[in-house]
Amino acid sequence: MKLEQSTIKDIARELNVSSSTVSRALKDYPGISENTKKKVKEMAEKLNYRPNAIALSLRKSRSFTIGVIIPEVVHFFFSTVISGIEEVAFARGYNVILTQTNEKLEREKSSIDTMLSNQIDGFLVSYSKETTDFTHFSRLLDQGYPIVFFDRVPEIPGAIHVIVDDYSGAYAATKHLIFQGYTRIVHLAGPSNLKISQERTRGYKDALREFGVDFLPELLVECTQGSDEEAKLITSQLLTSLSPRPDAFFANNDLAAVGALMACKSAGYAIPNDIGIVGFSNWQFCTIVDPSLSSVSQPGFQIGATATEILLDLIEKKIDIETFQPSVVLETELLVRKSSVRNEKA
Amino acid sequence: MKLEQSTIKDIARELNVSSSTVSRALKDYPGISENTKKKVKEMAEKLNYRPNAIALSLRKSRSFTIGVIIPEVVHFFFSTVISGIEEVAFARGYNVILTQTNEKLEREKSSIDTMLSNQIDGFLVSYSKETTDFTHFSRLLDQGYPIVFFDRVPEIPGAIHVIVDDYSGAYAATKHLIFQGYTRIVHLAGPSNLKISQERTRGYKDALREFGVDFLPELLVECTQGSDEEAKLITSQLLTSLSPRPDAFFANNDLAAVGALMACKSAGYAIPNDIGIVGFSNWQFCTIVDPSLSSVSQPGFQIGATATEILLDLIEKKIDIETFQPSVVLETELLVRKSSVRNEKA
DNA sequence: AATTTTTATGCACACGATTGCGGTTACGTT
DNA sequence: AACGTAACCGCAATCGTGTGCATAAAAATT
Repeated sequence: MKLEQSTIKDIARELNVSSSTVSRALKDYPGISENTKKKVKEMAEKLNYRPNAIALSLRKSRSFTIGVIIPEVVHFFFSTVISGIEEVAFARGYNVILTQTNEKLEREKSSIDTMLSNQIDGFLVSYSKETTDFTHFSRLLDQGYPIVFFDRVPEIPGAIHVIVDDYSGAYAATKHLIFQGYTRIVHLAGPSNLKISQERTRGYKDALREFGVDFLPELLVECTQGSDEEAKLITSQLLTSLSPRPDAFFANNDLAAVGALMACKSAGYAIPNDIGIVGFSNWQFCTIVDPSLSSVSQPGFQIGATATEILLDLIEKKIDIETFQPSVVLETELLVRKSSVRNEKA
Repeated sequence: MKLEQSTIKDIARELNVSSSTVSRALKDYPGISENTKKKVKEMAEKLNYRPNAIALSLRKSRSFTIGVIIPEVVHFFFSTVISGIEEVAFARGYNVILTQTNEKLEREKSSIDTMLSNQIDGFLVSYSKETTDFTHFSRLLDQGYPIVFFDRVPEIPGAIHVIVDDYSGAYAATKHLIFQGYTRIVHLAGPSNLKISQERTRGYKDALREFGVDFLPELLVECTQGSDEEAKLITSQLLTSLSPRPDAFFANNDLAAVGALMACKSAGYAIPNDIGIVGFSNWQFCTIVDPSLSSVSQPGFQIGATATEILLDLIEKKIDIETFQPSVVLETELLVRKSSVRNEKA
């Protein structure tokens, strides 16, 4: 049996005042005597009173809750983003309700539905791989719900984005490999329908062109899954089928980079002297694989934190969606480790 | 400007019926004519009606929301647990509101407060490292709130636990090392105030005793932080200070195991031939470090899923807290990889 | 035709907190 | 003594939904 929470009415009854007085006293409204304020607060303490946020939500049509929709929780990058979201939301007095879509469009839609039912104040979204049509989001925007997209962002009017500079990151990584003397650089790309993948590929191509390395279509391979298994397979195939063999890999994500690394090692090549490798995301394990993996870091925590700040500002009307710049781009940073720096003595 | 959501009243006004009729029609109550049911449902569809879960919560004093309190989100094990929680909650129509304590007691308490304000139906908790006093939890239990603890569980009356068999896992890992011929086995233990650490240490000691290896206090070292840095430092100290040197490490968690692995490698020892290593938790990176790391797997997803099933059963009174077994123990499994299997030719 | 039963719907209140408006004191001023 | 004016507080409505009870209309029974 759940014990009854004490309410404003309970306090009012105990003190023989009206509930409106109690409400005002608790909030230090003017026009309530110090004496009753004191008594009310003491009684609230004594009865262990806790305001009922649900009642407040109903009254104000505000829930002080934001909804987070992401593809999956068990993912270093996304969990880092969640951490940033949670941190800011907590600091500003909001709750976070979380759903993962497991990359399913249906799940994405139904999550939106239940969140709407729960009178959510705004949305933070990174959409699923299945999502190609964005009308369910633009409808929300039309209804006036604040949404901030991060990482995977749709190109629909009025949408606010928080992203990282994928292009520059990929450009820097490729440039670095070229400067290290690698010339046959494979790009293990991500799903081509995601904008982040497109940007990274664009950075790769531009760096090649700019520094006089020919772009070869056979060195651009799409890894749809992005798993280490997939990359391992693809890499070992490339190592045998291409001639001359590739001498570097720039992967769309770190897991794929590690897959490539394992494949190279088991094919007998030395990293970094025979083959250089750079990943993307700077996952935790970059420093513990052998050799340590160079990677382009994306500030996941900061992405989550920034997106949440913007969303809450929108909710609280501290910024105006009409005048606000639609897109915030955070810097990426190339972290050079051992996997891509040739030993001079080699 | 957020557009108004349409309500039951809007439907009622359009059709010139009372809102109670609409309410009943939408829920297929008996005593409403098929004709009006049809008209109401059509109008609901047309107005894009969505029930207001907040109003429902207020009415029923139920929110269909569960609160999850964990130390940190960016953690392979916990994110896996969250995934299991979210999956089951979604399937059974509940929302998940999430907070991380960052191992702070204050944060833990204030999370509970806001969740209580939000009329949460139940709690899923893994408490912070700072928490040594559990009265804030036992008070909740006294008030009748359902709580299911997982991973880190307090010894207070009435608490329901979902844990893994840490003892057997540690026992199996230690036994495995002994059978591989290692005899000076260091245990890098976790914080001794956590029960999971105690159990793992107990398994380690019992296995030693049972298989005739003397327990040496200097081989039992507490790693309070559990980071790879810490373990690296401790390991390299042990390798030089102890004589004869240790020939195996059994770590309380995988990150510490990797720290030990790196320290051993950089001290010039071969893994597994000179030194064997086993970790705990089976994190993602176990298969991508070199050599691959043997580890005791904890079924994180299943822990989250099971804990949630139990919590929801409690909430829905499908099971009775009085008669329910207080503790569910899930199996661990020792996954033997290269880091602990001696090459016979060595 | 009168009565009972069934069917279909509306009224009114509850959930807990907030708030505009109006009412009751107490005190000071002339 | 009469009035004005703060200071303090209560009434009642509101948010959206659910539900016990009453009620009206229609159908069935006598």
